Amino acid sequence: MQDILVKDIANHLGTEVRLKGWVRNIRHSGKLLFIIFRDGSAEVQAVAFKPELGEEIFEGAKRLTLESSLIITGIPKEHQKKAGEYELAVTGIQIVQIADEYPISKKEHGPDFLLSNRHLWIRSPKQWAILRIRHTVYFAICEYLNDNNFFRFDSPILTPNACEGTTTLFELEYFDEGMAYLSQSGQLYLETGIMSLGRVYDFGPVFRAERSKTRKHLTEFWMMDAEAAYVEHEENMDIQEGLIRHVIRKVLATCDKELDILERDKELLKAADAPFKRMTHFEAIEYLRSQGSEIDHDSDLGATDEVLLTEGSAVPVFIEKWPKNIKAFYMRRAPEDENLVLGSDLIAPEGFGEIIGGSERETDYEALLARMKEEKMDLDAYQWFLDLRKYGSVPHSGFGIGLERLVTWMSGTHHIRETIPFPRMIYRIYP
RNA sequence: UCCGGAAUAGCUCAGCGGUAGAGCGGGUGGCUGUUAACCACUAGGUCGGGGGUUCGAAUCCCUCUUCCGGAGCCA
Repeated sequence: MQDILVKDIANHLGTEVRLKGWVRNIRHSGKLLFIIFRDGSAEVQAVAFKPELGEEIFEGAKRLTLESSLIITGIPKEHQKKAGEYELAVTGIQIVQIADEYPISKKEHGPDFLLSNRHLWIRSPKQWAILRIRHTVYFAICEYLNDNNFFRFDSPILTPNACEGTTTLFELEYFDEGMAYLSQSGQLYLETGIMSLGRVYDFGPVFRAERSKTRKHLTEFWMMDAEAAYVEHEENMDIQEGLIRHVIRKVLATCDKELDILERDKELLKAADAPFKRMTHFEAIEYLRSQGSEIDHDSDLGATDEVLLTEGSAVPVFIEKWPKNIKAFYMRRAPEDENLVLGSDLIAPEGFGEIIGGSERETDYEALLARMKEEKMDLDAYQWFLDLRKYGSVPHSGFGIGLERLVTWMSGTHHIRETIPFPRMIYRIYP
């Protein structure tokens, strides 16, 4: 007998097969018993009829509890009540383990309880769907970059110094070398990679010790940083746009069922796959002020500003050319105004907020040095970074995507904590 | 860190000064097509901790703890 996955059940109608998985739900009414069976790939209703199955197997099956593990044999056939779906006529059941009373019931639960039971919660249909979309988004990003001549270049997670600022780092003792820090971005290391490989990206966990407490923040999240030699500001945004649109198309093409489970509005995703809007920070502030905001031209955008800027827009919006004093030291000054830098933030529609931060980088040694002095950075610690501007400096640009932010948008999830298997937040380190 | 809110059965919640409740989940029984199945019975509580007011506190007051939502910071 052939072992198959539930997702392939339509290819085996009428022939006995074997499936290995778990009980999602079980119902019985005298001589008839229904098991909602899942195996990771999909779910199917298995139907057991006592007169056909025999007393012993049937009574054994009635002992099954929620999330019990079992190996089931049966004959796939069309669902008697739902057109276009399939069910399994059970011929045999091998119980692997009878599960204890399962903590996650079929009714509603609060977030604290679910997060404390995250190791079990991930089995629930919506979490299953989100994790599969995460997988799809992750590989879609890599696929686009690989197809556009980027090479994977993993930056270190343990670092001797801050990338930007020093207030947001987790620190630890590093043997006899003093303090080391968990990386909050691989970007500076990535800039070294382009001089070797031309275009590079990293993808891994980064850490921010900020005491953030919102639905958009995690203390540990996965970031993809990309960096490309001889790419300037405009092309940098073109690459970002191409990448995001590739991800949208990939998710729509391969995660149809997952999006249905999550009740995600697919039309909104389809509409976002069109040319992105671009506006300067100056234009954004002017617009916000015209809408009644009292924000001034030297300010960063707040959460409500981001929502306002994308309201009514089907596509993401780039905000570019920022005042230099509210952006990072390494961004290149705009040629037309030395108080502006060639940075861009990409804001997702539907209120999902910033998903990418990017910029063209400063290439001039003296200009970079001056900015680092202004920021009172430890120049000795960054000599390697300054060296890049001495040995074959070229125009270059890069950007960073927060994987979970992108998954939150794609899946239409309310809170970012559901888009990573084990979220790390200010008040949450278990499980 | 700041501003709000919450804590009552395993879970989700109601009760808001006068004998501790419901639904789900658990247990027992019933049912040949169930869809968060249904029906009957049943077990299950230091009302977050401490202090106070009161004849009487889950309920009012103070305090602590924990968590949730939002802001700032950012992806």
